[in-house]
Amino acid sequence: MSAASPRVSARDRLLAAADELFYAEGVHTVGIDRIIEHAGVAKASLYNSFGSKDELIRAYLEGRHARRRNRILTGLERWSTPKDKLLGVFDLLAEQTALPTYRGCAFYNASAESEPGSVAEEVSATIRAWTRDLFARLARDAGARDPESLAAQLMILYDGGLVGARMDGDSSPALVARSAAAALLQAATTAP
Amino acid sequence: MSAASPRVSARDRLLAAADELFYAEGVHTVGIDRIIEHAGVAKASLYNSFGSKDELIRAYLEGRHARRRNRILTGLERWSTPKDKLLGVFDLLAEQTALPTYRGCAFYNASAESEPGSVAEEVSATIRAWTRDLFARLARDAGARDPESLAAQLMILYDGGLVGARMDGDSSPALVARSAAAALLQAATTAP
DNA sequence: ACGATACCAGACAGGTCTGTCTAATGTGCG
DNA sequence: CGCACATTAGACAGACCTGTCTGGTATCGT
Repeated sequence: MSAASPRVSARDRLLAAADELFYAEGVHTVGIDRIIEHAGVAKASLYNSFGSKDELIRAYLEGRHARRRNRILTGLERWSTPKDKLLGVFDLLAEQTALPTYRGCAFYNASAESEPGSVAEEVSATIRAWTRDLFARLARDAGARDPESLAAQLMILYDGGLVGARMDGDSSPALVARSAAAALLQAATTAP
Repeated sequence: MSAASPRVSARDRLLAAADELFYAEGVHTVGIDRIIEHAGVAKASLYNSFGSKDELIRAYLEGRHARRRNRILTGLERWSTPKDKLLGVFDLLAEQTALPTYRGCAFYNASAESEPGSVAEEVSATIRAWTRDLFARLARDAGARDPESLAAQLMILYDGGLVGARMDGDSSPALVARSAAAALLQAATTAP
């Protein structure tokens, strides 16, 4: 086994630095030089590992994607009933947006900075489809009359919470979104 | 009267070009040269009129702010009852997001591209405060039990509609937001 | 007609960006 | 040992960026 050469590979250090800087300051604003300096790595290592800045951005976004997915899936184990799980997504959102490092949705931010057809929009479409499916499944389990329709509404609330927390510099939008989700779930499960 | 010299002033042509290019491609991505070329104007005219790119960005965002405000205020005259006016905001949102040129919220996009404390965040805070007040007023007129609380929820829906339409490349999120707003309004006006 | 003012065209400086390339320096493995 | 390979530091090219400056042109009010 080769375990502890430079303690952690240049690739991983680059990814960690990119994650921190890209998220905090934007994928366009942060240059290659800032990243390799922050990672303590040579420029050639970056191009050996990723090939281009664009591919580093893709790796950064895919890492964010995997972590959000994982955070939600494991976080939801806290709750047992379908209704609590559904609202739990918004509790987890509130936890995220309350972090002092929170700067909005990494995928939307990167999309706003990039041209149409960029890797940012590509990865964004993936995570949005996953989130939509998650909400649809939770809505169905919670007994919604029209799960797809409720999922679409929850998607709006989730996006609104993500964005509002960034723009207002405050995590309360996530809790407002939770209260709205509770009201909509109530309306979608009682008799019309 | 001085009416038709170069038909329209260099300043106005610059503003029109900036509005189009900044919105379509981002304030950071689009350079000065692109703008003056698109406006058919000399570089010196830009710096005479605005002083810096940052001030041009401010003028661009303030123009967007004024137009959105105006579009909503005049658009709401279409409806007469408070409830219809409140939901009308989302109808107008659906009209906007259905435009082929729609590329998301100009203020959020510009904020995502800029550093903290930039003019983008400054102007964004202004329009968000105005929107929140608008919703609070409409919620009060519509007889909501707690207008401020409903306004906060509507704000989430509005943000979610703006963002969702951009990310999905489709205007249906605005209509979903409208349906959610109707449900929340219903819940906020009937007896608890 | 004439001066002021607005405007145009474009060179230029000084900086930053991505990406390539040259060498030298470890570091593991047969 | 000796070979292969990952890594490092940094110069360099070529493009693009903002902002300044010069000089020439047109259009206005008077």
